Amino acid sequence: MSQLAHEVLAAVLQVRERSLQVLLWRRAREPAVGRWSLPGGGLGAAEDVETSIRRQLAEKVDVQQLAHVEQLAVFSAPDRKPGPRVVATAFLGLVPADNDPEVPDDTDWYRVDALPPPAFDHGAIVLRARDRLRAKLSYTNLGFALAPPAFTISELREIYSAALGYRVSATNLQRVLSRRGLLEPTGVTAAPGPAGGRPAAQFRFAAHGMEVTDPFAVLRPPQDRSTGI
Amino acid sequence: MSQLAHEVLAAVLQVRERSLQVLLWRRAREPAVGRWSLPGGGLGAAEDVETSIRRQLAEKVDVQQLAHVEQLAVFSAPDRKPGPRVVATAFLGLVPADNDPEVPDDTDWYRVDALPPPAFDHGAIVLRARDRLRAKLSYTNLGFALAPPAFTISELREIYSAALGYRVSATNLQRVLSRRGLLEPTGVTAAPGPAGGRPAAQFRFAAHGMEVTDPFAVLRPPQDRSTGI
DNA sequence: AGGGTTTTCGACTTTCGGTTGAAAACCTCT
DNA sequence: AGAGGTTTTCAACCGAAAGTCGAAAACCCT
Repeated sequence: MSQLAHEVLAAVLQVRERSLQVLLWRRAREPAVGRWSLPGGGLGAAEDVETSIRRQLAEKVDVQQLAHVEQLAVFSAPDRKPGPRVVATAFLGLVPADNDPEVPDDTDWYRVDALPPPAFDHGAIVLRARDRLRAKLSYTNLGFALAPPAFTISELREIYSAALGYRVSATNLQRVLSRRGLLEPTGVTAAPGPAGGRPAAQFRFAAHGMEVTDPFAVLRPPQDRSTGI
Repeated sequence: MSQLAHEVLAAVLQVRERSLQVLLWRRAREPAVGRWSLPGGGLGAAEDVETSIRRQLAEKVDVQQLAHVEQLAVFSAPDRKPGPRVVATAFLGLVPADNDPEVPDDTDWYRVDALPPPAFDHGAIVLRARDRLRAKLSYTNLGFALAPPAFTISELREIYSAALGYRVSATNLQRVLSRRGLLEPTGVTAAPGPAGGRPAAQFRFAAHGMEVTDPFAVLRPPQDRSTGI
C-alpha cells in the first residue's frame, strides 16, 4: 500500500447579507498563487480527521462560533493538486448568522453563487457543501446551526431563504418547526424596523434541537395501538 | 504533512432470506486472525477512491450486480488498526435481492443484526452503512438498488421490511412509490404461491428512478401558479 | 388621526400517508 | 363443480402535515 499525504479541508458556510457565503483564503505562494482556497491542512499523526479540521479551523475562526461540523466526502482524484499526491477529507462547517468572527488578513467570506477563482478542486467542494446543506435543511433540524441564538420568524425566514435559494413562507416555516418542537419563545419582542410595523416575537431553538436528529421518515413503522397511553 | 497509508473498504449490503446481510471475509493471517473483515484494500497510485473500491470489489463479487456505490465516511482514528497508521474511506454498496453472486471461499454473507466477530472497526462501519441505508430508503428513491429487475409489491414489501427492520404496508408502499413516478408495471403477472391466491402484477423501477435523486423536501419552493400548463 | 408597514394568527385547501375492508383471482380438497 | 382458504388489488376513509390567504394586531411617521 503506497504512502501518501492526507489533508483535511472545510467549507465553512454562513448566511451573511442575505446570501450564503463561504470562508476562503487567498494563496500567496505557488501552487495556484492568487486563487482562493479552503481552510485546512495536513492530518497530524495523533489526530483523526475531525479533530484535525477543528484544530486547523481554530486558526481562522473562533471555534466557539462553529455550530456544526460534519464530514462531507473524500476527494481523491490523483491529479486534484499538482505535485505529490494528496487525498483530502472535506468537511461542512456552519456558523450562525449575525456572528462576525475575526478572520486573518488573507481570509474573507465570498458568496457561494459567485465564487472567486478557486484553487484545485475547492470549487467543487464548496458546491457539494452547499448541496448537502440544502438537502439537510429540509429533512433534518440542521437549521439551528445557521440561526443566531435568538431570532424573529422573519429573520429565520431570511436565513432559510438565503441558504435554500428560494423564498419560503414565514407562516409555514414557523408551523413546521413548531410542530417538531424545535422553536420556543424567548419572551422578548424585538423592536420594529425603521418603517414601523408590529414588533416581532423572538424565538430560539429548543435545547434538544441543537443536535442533528434523524431525518423525517416517509415510510414509518406501523402504529401500535395496543400500547395505550 | 506526514505520509500515511490509505485503504478503501466497502460494506456491501443485500437483502437475503428476508434479512439484511453484509459481505465479509475471514482473515487467515495476523492481525486479527479469524475475525471478519470488509472487502477492500490499499488505494492504488493512479486511482481515486471510488475507482479503487470498485476494482477491489470486483475480486469478490460480479461488479455488474452492484447497483449502487456511495461514499459513507472516513474512518481515521490513529489506533483503528494495529501497526502503521491506515486511514480508511468506507463505502456503502448495494446488491439487488435475488442475485446470488459467486464469492470466494473465505467470503460469505452475514446478517447485519448478528455479525460475527469483526476485525478492527469494521463492525462500526457496517452499522453506519445500515443506518445510512435506512435513512435514504425513506427519503430518497434508493430502494431501486435493493430490488430485483422485476418484482411484485409483496416482494418489494419484504425487501423494504428487511432493510428497515420493521414491517411496512404494501398498500402504502405502492402508493408512495407510484406517486413519485418510480414504479411501472411490466405487464407480466407472477404465478401465485403454493397456497394459491390472486396472481400478483409485476413491476419494475422506472428508468429515471435508477439514480439516487434529491431527497423529498419538506420546505418546498412556492408553487408558481402563473405558469399554467 | 390617518396612512403605511410588518408581524401574527386563524382558517381554508391540498396533498400525503396510514388504515381498513371488500372484491378479485387464484389454489386445493372433497 | 363447489366450498373454503389464500393472496393480491383497489377504492374509500381518515387524520396529519404542509401550502395559501387574508384579516387583525401593533408599531412607525406625518
